[in-house]
Amino acid sequence: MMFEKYVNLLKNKSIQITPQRLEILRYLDKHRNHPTAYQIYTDLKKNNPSLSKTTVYNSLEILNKHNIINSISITGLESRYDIINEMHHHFMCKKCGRIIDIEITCPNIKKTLEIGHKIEEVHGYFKGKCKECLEKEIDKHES
Amino acid sequence: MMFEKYVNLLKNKSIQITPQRLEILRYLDKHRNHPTAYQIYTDLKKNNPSLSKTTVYNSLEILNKHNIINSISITGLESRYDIINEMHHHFMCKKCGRIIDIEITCPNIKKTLEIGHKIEEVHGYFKGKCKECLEKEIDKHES
DNA sequence: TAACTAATTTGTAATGATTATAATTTTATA
DNA sequence: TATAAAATTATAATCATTACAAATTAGTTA
Repeated sequence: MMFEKYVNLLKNKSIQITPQRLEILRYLDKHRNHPTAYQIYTDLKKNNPSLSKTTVYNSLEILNKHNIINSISITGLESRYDIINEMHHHFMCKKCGRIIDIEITCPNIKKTLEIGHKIEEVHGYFKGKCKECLEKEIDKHES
Repeated sequence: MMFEKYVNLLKNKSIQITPQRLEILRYLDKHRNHPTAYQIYTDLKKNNPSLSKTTVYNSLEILNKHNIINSISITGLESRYDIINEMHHHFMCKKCGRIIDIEITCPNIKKTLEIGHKIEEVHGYFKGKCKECLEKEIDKHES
């Protein structure tokens, strides 16, 4: 029951169902904060001490290849992961490091198709200072 | 004369002028194929054997911080670099690995400003199969 | 159900990009 | 020219990711 949703996701793409893959999917569904592979690994290891880092990487790769999850490059350091829902963009705060979903779609897709390249993924990200960090700065100046 | 353009770029931002920084800028101006730090390093080392990898990284960082160059995250593996001209997006071919400039601007900037985060950088990238790789595939099927 | 094959998981080691550090050199300034 | 600050260099360390081989698990067939 608990994993039915994720079982179906895998079945639809005829990917073999394993407990590890289901756990990773459930994790990404619950944690929408764009975790790194390492974060997923350490958190899931708590309930499954024999979990291997390699498994996490392998699973993320196969899930990404089948468009069940999204691998996003923003930081330049590591990849972040996202369970796929509607298309959206990301905002990374240079101050606190948070990555925030931005609920807009890209209106450029049509244009880019005309160039002749086949578009399979659309990624957009912004960098700057997030609302919260901006407000903290104002507070400091006022005090 | 040769480096005047780059000297001015640095002067305008009051960044200290060094031969290494000028060479890196000239390299990025000439090579618009989004090279990695390592590519820049090995190519420039040919004419300057004492060049250090750390210098390349340090220079790229300071140039990026002052918005003279752009650091782009697409591959998840490494950062790529771009001398800044007009705003554009990127396309990465999953087959041949090339990163191609896409000459469109992002019409989302206005929208995102309304959310309250301060946008300092706008990045967009697409992934898929490039025109050339697509054509090669067709050729194969026809033969 | 048992036996067999293929796929997955695991643990460890290797790789590759980037960063830290300290000594040396260069540049800017008095 | 002497001095201080900044940049460069070389090396070592770190961190994310990948390669590899052995052990385990899942799927299939008799």
